[in-house]
Amino acid sequence: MSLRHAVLGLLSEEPGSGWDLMQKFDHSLRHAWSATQSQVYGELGKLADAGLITVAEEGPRGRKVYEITEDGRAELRHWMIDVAPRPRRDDLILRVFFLNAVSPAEAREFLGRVAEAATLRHEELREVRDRTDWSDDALSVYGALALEWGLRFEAMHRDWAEWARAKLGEE
Amino acid sequence: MSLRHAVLGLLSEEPGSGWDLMQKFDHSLRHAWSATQSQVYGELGKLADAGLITVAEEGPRGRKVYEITEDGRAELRHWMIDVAPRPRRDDLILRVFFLNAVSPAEAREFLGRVAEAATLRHEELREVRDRTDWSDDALSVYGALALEWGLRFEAMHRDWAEWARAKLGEE
DNA sequence: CTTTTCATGTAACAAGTTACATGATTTG
DNA sequence: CAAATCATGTAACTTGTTACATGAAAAG
Repeated sequence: MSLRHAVLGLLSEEPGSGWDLMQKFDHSLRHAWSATQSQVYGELGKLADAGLITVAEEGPRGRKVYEITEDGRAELRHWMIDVAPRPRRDDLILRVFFLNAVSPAEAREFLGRVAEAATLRHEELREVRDRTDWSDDALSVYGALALEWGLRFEAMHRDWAEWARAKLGEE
Repeated sequence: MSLRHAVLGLLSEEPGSGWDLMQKFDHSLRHAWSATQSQVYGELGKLADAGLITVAEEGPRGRKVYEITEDGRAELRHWMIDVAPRPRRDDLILRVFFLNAVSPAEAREFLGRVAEAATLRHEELREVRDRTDWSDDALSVYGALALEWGLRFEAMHRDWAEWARAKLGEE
């Protein structure tokens, strides 16, 4: 149940509306967790029913600003510390396993596209890093750790794909 | 719809029963895609209805050995080449984003456990590599690429977690 | 006054999890 | 003959996706 905790996590940093949260899912959280609008609004309703968040303020256009409660913070902490991470799923690496289903030339092309995509995402993240004001509040400290993870991940991805393509080329 | 393609991919290598596939999901495919028993049997039924696989042989205990059809191979190829990979979800990196929800000491402990887990998985994969007969059939070639990806991923993960813990320690 | 942005919600469906239920065959 | 392994399936539930539906407020 990670969507629930992603929402709690975002609201633990600052209160916000469903729309505000969607911006964050589409931007800062994009590489870690995706969510659809209908999922977010649905979860906000359930979270409010469960008392983990409350409506702190109502604004124009029916805007409802949600705020995390003490119970919500407790639940977030519990998830952070006690809950085992779920098994990762990666359909890209699944495709690599089954690369013998396509021709060697197509396999090399596939790996080329993987390398390209990783390079692109890497540059994207580097730009984010360069554009961001890394003052030393808590959010920036941990945000920087997450960003660095992304940078290393994409670099590793790119290097692996290039290595793999070269390896296939040898034969 | 990646489970469907994971099943097709496995059957493209060799025919097998639901039970055989479950072994593969639990062992060789474990780091790329997980599936439950009920999901696999359900998908086998749907795939057979759609004509992408057929029952090639029935054995003892109601065992049904499925085989991929030409339509199935076409569908697998299509997915390999034309379908965009889905956005990755990683609840571990999600936790990193929200690390300010726990104390600095707990955050360091969390990163320590991440490093430990990555080290363990890395050793596990190294053992797999050392135990395996890497003769040069297609399966081994691509299996080796996937394994190398896992090795690099876990190493990166471990190094990042150690770096991050050290970084927090400074302050 | 028109377009863009902000803002929420529902319905129908597909994918994934957990728990239950059953039983044949092989191995020790 | 008891235990482990092989083997399939269903039911209830949760999570995630896609598409639709609506409209207020701000910006140009």
